[in-house]
Amino acid sequence: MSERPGQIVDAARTLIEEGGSAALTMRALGERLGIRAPSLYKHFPDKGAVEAQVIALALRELANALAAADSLVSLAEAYRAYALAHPHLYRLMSSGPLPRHLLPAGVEEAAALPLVRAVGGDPDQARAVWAFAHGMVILELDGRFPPDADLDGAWHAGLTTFAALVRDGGRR
Amino acid sequence: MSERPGQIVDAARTLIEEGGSAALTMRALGERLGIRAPSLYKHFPDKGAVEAQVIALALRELANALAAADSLVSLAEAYRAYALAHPHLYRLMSSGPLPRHLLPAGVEEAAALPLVRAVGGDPDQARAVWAFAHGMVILELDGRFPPDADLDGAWHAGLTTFAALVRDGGRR
DNA sequence: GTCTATACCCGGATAGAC
DNA sequence: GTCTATCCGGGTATAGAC
Repeated sequence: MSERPGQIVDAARTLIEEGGSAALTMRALGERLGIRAPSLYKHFPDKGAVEAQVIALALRELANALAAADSLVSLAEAYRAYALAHPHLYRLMSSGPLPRHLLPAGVEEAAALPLVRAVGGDPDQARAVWAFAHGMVILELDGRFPPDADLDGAWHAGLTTFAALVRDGGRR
Repeated sequence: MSERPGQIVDAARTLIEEGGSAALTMRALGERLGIRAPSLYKHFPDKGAVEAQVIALALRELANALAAADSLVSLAEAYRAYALAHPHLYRLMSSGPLPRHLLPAGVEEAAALPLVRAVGGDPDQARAVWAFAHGMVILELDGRFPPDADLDGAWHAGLTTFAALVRDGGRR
């Protein structure tokens, strides 16, 4: 009963989660669905459209994972946990240009909202905290920190300072 | 008088700066040097070896650009300036796994040193500041911030907090 | 909406002559 | 150390039959 487009996006998501963005090819996607690659073009105009739907799905999922957080620290924990649980998906949604014209309206904003609220609405602070969190996560995923690095310590060092900033209302 | 390997790495660097990592192909590289792609394999075992040398070169260049900075703020300015001046090169050296076994010893550490010194030697703080700076830069390069975002403001918001952390010796 | 066949382009890399 | 010829693999996408 499920619709073909939905099945295709789900299969694409699985391919990416298993093997990274490069694993999403029209041939592999068709194979996983038991059809031939050319048939996919009856449902999506091109590969980019499929990929964009996976990104939209991931952004919604992330927004959902962040919704329950009620503090900067718990927000950061949820953010990191999602990224570590879905490394390839996180990379896809957070790296390179966003195909905004292919995304449903509001998806990007919804993913950003929890953070903006957590810092009290200041856009500069929200962007700074976002950059910190993204940097920590992507450097961890890319294996850029030394193997013995205490990442909890680094997160703590960053978060306590940002928390102080928020507490002071940005006046320092 | 210049050596072939050096010429090859320089040409590879130029290709990447002009067209991103994807523009570095053995064929394009040969063409730029006026030789055929197969000839390159007399000088390098494979493409990865060429790429690694470009990364090493970029890391040394970055380390050099940061050496003069004498404060957290000036360090951040130099870091951002280098990334914006060489976006593709910065992406290459900062994203994805580092081919450490192909890099000359000490190159990675040399690039990190100015930051470690600037925060007074605390590794957690250094990693937190690095994550913030990398996040700011890569999100800017990827066009992830709104076009009208005040990035100077976001940098300032982050840097002042980190500066306070450093000033307090990490006790907050 | 699925198929087969295929066009088209691109990549890394090797063999062997000179 | 350069060349030509070539292998081998992979990708997106289209045409046209069913």
